[in-house]
Amino acid sequence: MNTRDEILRLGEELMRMQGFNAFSYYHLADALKVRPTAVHYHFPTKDALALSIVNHSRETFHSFAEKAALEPDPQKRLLKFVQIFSENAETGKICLMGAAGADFYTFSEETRAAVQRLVSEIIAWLTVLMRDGRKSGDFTFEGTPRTRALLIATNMAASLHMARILGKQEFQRIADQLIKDICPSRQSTAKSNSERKEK
Amino acid sequence: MNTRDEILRLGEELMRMQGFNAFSYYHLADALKVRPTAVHYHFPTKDALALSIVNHSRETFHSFAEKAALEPDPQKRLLKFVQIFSENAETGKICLMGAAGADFYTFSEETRAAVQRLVSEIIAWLTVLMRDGRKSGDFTFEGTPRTRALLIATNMAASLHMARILGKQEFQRIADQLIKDICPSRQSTAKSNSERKEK
DNA sequence: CATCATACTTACCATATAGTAAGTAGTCAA
DNA sequence: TTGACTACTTACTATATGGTAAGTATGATG
Repeated sequence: MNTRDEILRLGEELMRMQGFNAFSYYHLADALKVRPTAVHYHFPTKDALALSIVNHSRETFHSFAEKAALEPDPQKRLLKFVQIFSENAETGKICLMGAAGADFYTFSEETRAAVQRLVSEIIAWLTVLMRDGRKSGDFTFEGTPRTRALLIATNMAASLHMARILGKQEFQRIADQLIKDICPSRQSTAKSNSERKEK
Repeated sequence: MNTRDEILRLGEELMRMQGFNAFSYYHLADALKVRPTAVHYHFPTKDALALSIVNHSRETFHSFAEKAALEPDPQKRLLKFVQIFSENAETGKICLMGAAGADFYTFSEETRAAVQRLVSEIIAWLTVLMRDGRKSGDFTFEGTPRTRALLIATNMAASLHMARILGKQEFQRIADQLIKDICPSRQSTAKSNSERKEK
């Protein structure tokens, strides 16, 4: 892996672990055993780095969407989406929506626009999933597919904050109930039985 | 208002607008027309300031809970809770759960514990509301009251990110549908008719 | 072999930042 | 009126930070 890719990878990790304004060029350089100016060579300004991180995240999501499109079952497609967040809950990372949303007003207009594009793409993908799932009878919900997509996205994004603050187990509680709410056939998911411990 | 209170007020605002690591003692001091050391006088370290901001937020929530307890109608109590977030969506502020959740790993153990207490208190309050509302027949939902509380809290927290990124109107969409989902009697809320514009 | 681009490096800089030490003006109580 | 306390101030420091300018090693290309 080349330095540029490593900077992007570590930059995204730090952004989602500590926040974009909590790390510096020195932190990146030190961890990657290069001089801070090597980071400037690839990303002249810090905002240019933010923009690249966001756009890299968009590409990652596009790859996910492409792979997920091979899965015809809407319920399984939703589970794949939830699985991404589940992995982040384990590591303590929040998603880029949550991280970039918090740092939003410290970004340039260009970077904000990229964040907007990323989130729009995620909501659009979920909206199609909700529409498909309702049509096929896999999902049952009130309101428009897009509104349901917004509800699921907000549940997922903030559940990572909850996992950090209250403990990892809270993620599965949220994810399980969210899936049950829109999947009438499911009384429980394979992954978890945490709700049986609840009163 | 004295300097200490002003620092707390502005500190919380900056924390929720830009993130805790995006402002400095100088920023606070400059805005309040004092020297940065005056801020150090009241809050020796930046983490001490973070701790005070979080605990001040807890007190604010306790005041809200006290006032809300006078309202016997669970639906109206929920609307009062949602109203707090609605006001923040207007100004572009995110809630302290969202802000402190993003900056969580840059805080001391003591400050993290305070954040945990704040979020626990909010979830506990919502849990009681869900339990009461279900008992009285005002709310209908699947799963435990606490899990439903987590779902509502995550919807509200991240809807403020969505309001920033995609536009203020997204908040009302989320809030309206969330209320409809658990209030079987309501087909629409008094405050909004945004869903009529949806397809 | 020359030369050109890539991916760095050293050297440097202005400013920002968190934090400390010591001094001072005003209030208040014995 | 003296002394203590509060709420600041000035003066200062070490380090961090984002960013620039100029030089260099390496490898590919004509």
